[in-house]
Amino acid sequence: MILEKKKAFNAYAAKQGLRSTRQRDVILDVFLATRQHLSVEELYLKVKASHPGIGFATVYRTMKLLAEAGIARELTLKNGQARYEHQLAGEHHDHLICTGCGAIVEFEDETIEQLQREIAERHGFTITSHRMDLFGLCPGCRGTTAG
Amino acid sequence: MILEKKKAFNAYAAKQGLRSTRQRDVILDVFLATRQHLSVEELYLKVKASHPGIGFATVYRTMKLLAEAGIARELTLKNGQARYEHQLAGEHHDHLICTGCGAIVEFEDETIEQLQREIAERHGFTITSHRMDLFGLCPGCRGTTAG
DNA sequence: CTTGCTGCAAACAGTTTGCAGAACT
DNA sequence: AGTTCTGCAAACTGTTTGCAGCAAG
Repeated sequence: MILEKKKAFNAYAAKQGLRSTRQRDVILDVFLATRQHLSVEELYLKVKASHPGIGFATVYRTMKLLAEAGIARELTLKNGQARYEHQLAGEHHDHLICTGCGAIVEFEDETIEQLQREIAERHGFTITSHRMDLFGLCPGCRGTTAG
Repeated sequence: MILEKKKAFNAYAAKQGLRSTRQRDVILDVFLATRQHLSVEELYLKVKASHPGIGFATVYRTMKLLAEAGIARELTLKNGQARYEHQLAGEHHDHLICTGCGAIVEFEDETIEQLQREIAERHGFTITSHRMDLFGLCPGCRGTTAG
């Protein structure tokens, strides 16, 4: 599936007249190699580990590109920092976010999606995207009396 | 209902040993006098209109206080800017946000709330809060061939 | 060769903070 | 009088941008 994504990006790049560069390859690889929701900084650190020359701005620029290409999805967490997750074509999922340890669990619920569509329709809105985040404590943090 | 809120804040302030100041009164009044979702800057401008002496930082500090007191709710929009809305005790609502004109429509859906609780339970999470935002075009912006 | 991309550092926007003086209790 | 709060400006954080040199096509 990593290859698929790479192809998807190459297709997008070709269509947009973008160049294929070493940096973009590296950043895409690093992004695809992880399953977590990464901040740009985390991404940058991982990239720099193997390719020290790559700069901060390039990571930002490339992640924006991946988002436009439909490969990454940008999340705006509560602290205002952006995080990126994999975007699976056509699919959508939401998040359970543990306020204790920061863990993020993904879930999908077709019934809710359907209700959202109905609500939007009722208000005459044409929905292009949505986000739903449930904040609370995960099983681990609930047990631990972490003060 | 404005009085209720003021009392609620006074109660909170008393409990926390906070002082009642002119600035806090003014900011609370301005906040309660509007039904929109205000950014701190907008709030600051409104406050300054009638009370030019009040500073930016005080508005920030006071809004944080109102959020802690359960009177205001802080929203994190996509651009990372904070906005505040009224928090109605016990109630919760979500948002339809027009990406064209920025309009925010509030809605409530008990079925979705219920489904959210079930999902959380299924994953062993104890939910403390949640947010759901649907982004798209409102009827007005959909009609207008803007762009 | 031409044009887009990169890396750097400086610019930016929104928010927070340190401090001296003012105001509440 | 004691202490919290305020206003200012400077600091900070995350992100974007201008520019000279580099590299892909």
